[in-house]
Amino acid sequence: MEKKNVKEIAKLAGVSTATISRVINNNPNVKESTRQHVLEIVNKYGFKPDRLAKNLRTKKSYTLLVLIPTVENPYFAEIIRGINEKVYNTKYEVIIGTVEHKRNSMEIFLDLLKTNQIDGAIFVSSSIDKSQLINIKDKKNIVLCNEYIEGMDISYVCINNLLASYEATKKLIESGCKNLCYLAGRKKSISSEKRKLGFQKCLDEYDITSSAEHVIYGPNSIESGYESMKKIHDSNIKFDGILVNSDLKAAGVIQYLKQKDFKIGEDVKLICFDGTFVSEIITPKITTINQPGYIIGQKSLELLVNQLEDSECDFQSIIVEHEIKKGETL
Amino acid sequence: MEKKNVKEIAKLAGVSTATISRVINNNPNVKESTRQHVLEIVNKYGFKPDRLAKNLRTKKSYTLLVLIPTVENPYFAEIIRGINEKVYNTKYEVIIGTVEHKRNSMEIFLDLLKTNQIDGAIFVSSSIDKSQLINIKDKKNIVLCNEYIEGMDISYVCINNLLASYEATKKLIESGCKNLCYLAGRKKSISSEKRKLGFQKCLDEYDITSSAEHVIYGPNSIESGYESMKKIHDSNIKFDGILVNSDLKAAGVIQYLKQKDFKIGEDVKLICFDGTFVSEIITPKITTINQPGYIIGQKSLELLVNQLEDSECDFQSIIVEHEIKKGETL
DNA sequence: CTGAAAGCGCTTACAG
DNA sequence: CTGAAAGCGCTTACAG
Repeated sequence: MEKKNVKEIAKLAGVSTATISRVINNNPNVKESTRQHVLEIVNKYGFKPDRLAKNLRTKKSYTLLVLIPTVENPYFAEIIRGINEKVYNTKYEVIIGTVEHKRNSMEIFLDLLKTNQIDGAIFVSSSIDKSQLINIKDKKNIVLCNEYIEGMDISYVCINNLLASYEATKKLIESGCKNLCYLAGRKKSISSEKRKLGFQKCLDEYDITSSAEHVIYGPNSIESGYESMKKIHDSNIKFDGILVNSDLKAAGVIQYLKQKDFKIGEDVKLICFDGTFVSEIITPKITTINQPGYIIGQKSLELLVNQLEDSECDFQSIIVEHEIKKGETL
Repeated sequence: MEKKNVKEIAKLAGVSTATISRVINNNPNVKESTRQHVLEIVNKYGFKPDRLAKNLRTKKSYTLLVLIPTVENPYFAEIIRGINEKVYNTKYEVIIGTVEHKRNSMEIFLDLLKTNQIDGAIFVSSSIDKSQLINIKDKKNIVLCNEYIEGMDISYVCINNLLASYEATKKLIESGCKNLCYLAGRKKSISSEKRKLGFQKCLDEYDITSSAEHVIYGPNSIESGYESMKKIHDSNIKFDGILVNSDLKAAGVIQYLKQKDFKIGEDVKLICFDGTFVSEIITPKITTINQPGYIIGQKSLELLVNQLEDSECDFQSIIVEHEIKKGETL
């Protein structure tokens, strides 16, 4: 059966294309009997209006972009689950983009926006370039997720990174750690920097001096965790407490420590961010700062849709609760 | 700066919209000096043609859908990496869709296709309904990945599941296992069924009888692995060798076995499919049948693009090499 | 309540 | 080599 367009359906139903369009878009100004008749034909031929034409005409795509750094990290899976769950009740559709192998995330977004392919975007843990963001007049079509830029009119959803990091560091210190390290994310990540501040604040309060070497930057991968730990160890830096920026990275750290026969949880205590299944399947189970990705995803989507639908809607920053999930590494 | 359209750019450049279009689309029939001039204006205003209008006009969207069951399983990340890598050199763009929370995968695809939003799709490990597929006249715009349907004109890329499973089972038997179980995927999954056949074929050859209870179906999740293992144990089924349909599921199996103090690798040997980082970070490291997701992704994309571009191109089935990666569970 | 007609922003035969 | 004009498939004021 060939694909039909409005014109053909209109002819088949013996009405104008305007009427078909009205019925399809639930315009109330249609006689009930006409509506029924049209619906019959529409269903009979399985007619679906061409989205391209529709979007072109209405200047809305009802498509949102979710940009994640990589699909490799299960933490993003939780966020996407939350987003998918909520988007289901809206008129919008979501497409997922990954930044790996591509040019700058901001460019992808701007291109898609310029060419009218999307109405808005959620940037998940994306290292946003502040300078690029400034050029966008209206930031109502963006929501940042896990990241934020202060002093700018832009909405975001995340945990209180500074506090979470402070609390975790405190736990390490109170359980006896004296030599602490923080395995940070990339330097550009504002969340990671906030966590560094919380870490340092706590060290200051307890009068523990940490030299610059105790913070090591790197991507949130297993390999990077392994390498960072090796680097610390090879440099003969003393350590008995480690704060790690992600589950995945912590997995690499544990790999290294086990290989070198450290007694994890005793000689070395460890706590990390995220709280995905990775922290649970590893032996020993990792004590982790759970970020409720599912909720973060849901809230991000709600926020974005509200901003797109309601021009009065103001920028919001939503802080969701984190929680320390006890494992065997602390 | 307001968004400009061809008409405005044409006026600015002092040429017709046709010429702008020709320059943008690299049509050779443009005087070099005109081209240069137009390009200058185009770049000056950062003009990008509206994709909706372009696609509507050309009846091509140059967008491909990659449908995965869930973003939770890192194995799919590898496939997506492969796809992304290859798509970069083509005119196409890829959007990722997940089936969780949604109606039937086939419907999503058909809808997007009907409404001209995509040109084709790669179904990754999707449980395709054969009956629905039959209704599609031309299956050139589909490539199956990890799954396949036999006796139908449709391309696919996967490992030799029967053989891989046979080999793994053989390894279990040759290392002394006498009571074997297979923790299968969903019943609808043809790959999983092929693996079952390989498993059974091997048991037959070694004259080991396996009753129906030794194959347990369930989704590829940690929870399902844990529950299946518990079920087997609770039923007092004897087992000393387990073949598992995925890394993630094996993680759950190991969780259960450790909890019950089995000596994994000794009392119980285990081998699973996939070969993601999950099999490496778990203690003990899992012996796994590595499926080269990255390559599978690359090949799938190449195949799909070839089929879309070249109407002469015939259906193909590509079998990629698997490899058993030794861990500590066998 | 309904239809004729314009127009969204492109591309592409067609004519020159 | 270039432009005027048609048309992709919709939706939506406008008129009745």
